[in-house]
Order: sequence, then C-alpha cells, then structure tokens
Amino acid sequence: MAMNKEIEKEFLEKAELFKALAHPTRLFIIHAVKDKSMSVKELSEIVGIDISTMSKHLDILKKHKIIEGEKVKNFIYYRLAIPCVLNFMSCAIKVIGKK
Amino acid sequence: MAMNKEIEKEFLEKAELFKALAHPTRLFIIHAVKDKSMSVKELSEIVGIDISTMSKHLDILKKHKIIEGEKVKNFIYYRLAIPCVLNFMSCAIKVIGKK
DNA sequence: TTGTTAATTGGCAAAAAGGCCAAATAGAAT
DNA sequence: ATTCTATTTGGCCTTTTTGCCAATTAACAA
Repeated sequence: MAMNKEIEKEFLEKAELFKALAHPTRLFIIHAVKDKSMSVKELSEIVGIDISTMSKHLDILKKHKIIEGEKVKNFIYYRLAIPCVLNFMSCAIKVIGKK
Repeated sequence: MAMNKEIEKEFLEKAELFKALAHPTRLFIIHAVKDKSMSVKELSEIVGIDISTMSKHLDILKKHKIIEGEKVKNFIYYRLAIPCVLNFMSCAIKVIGKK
C-alpha cells in the first residue's frame, strides 16, 4: 500500500468528478434535466440564482460530460448525458440513511 | 419541477456527502482502509502530509460515518464503515471512462 | 513520576470555489 | 439595420477549504 504517482493521478481525477457533483445547485440540475431538457434561464429562475451563476454551474457539469446541451433557436437546452450518475444519487441516499 | 425547501434540504445534504469525498487524499484513505485498518501516523507517512492534516481528513470522513476508528493502545486504527461507498468509486471510473 | 509517542485542536495564511454585476456574444424577431 | 432575448465571460469580492506549525491532550512505557 503506497501512494505512487499512478495512484495519485487516479485519485486526483476521481476527486475532480466528486467536486463537480459537490454542490446542491448542481445536484438539483442533474435531477431536473434527467427526464426533460431545460434552458439556462428556466433553471436559473427555478433555483432563484443569477443566470450567470447558473451558466457557470452548467459549464462545470458540461466539462465533465455529465450533461450536454443542444441549441434550439437562441436557447440551449441541457439534458443528462450520463444516466450512470443517477446511481450515485441512490447510493448517496443509502449512505446518508445509515447515519 | 420546482426548488422547494424539502428538495433544497435533500440536495444540500447530498452535496455535503459528495464534498466529503471530493478530495484525493480522502479518496485514497477510503481505498487504503477498505481491507486493512490503519493508524493516523501510518496514513500520513504513506501520503506524505503532516499528521495534523491527515487527522483532519479522517475527521471529515468520520463525521460522515464513512470510516470508523478503534482505539488499540495509544493508536487509533481506522477502517471503512460503509462498503457501499466503494460502489461510488466503480461508478466514478465508468463516468470518467466515458469522457 | 517522567519521558515518549500518537492524535487532536487552534490559529493563521494561501488557495480554491461561489455568486453577483456588468460587459460582451450570438441569434432571433421586427 | 435595429432591437430584444439568451447565454457566456471577466472582474471583483466573500466564503470555504486546505495545510502547515505550534500547543494540547491522552495514553503507554520505564
């Protein structure tokens, strides 16, 4: 058991993914766009934050390929790209439940 | 689809869990103690950080009941308390792999 | 008791993350 | 072309996180 460069890189990469998920607004986004794609404006209004802030949250998820956007007219509709992350959520509930 | 207080609280709680996991050192700890319990000093030496820093990382995981410690002599041996979080890891690999 | 080792805690400074405003872009609509 | 509307980007400030050191606590050892 040692912390070599390979392992270090692996955990660094994983931590980045967890960081992308470690914000209530971003978890809400995932929940919101899992069935129905939504625009930046819609999402910002529902959550009640500035649209620029929402845009940045979406960018973080997009960079990790967790969501993807499709341009329609001058809107961009975002939807969940990796349904796999929903398993994270159900697992999270189990973990929280055990406390 | 709305961001009411109930949902807000749910995502806040989940985000806290993800935050606890969102650090390479803490992910390494989980990996390290999943089969074999280890002391604070051992872990700090393997990772190469100050023992006080390691103690604080362990405290974060302990507060979320992800790990638990057992006192033997004047050592505290930590081990994984919730094997369920390992599913997070394998799922994370899948998500990262899709990029 | 005295000394040694393990672990935690407090404090501080550096780094990272979050959120708003304002400005810039990009399109659509008129 | 001009005006709106949606989104992104830059800047700035505030909050949070991280990590070291120093001091403290706790428990074993002699």
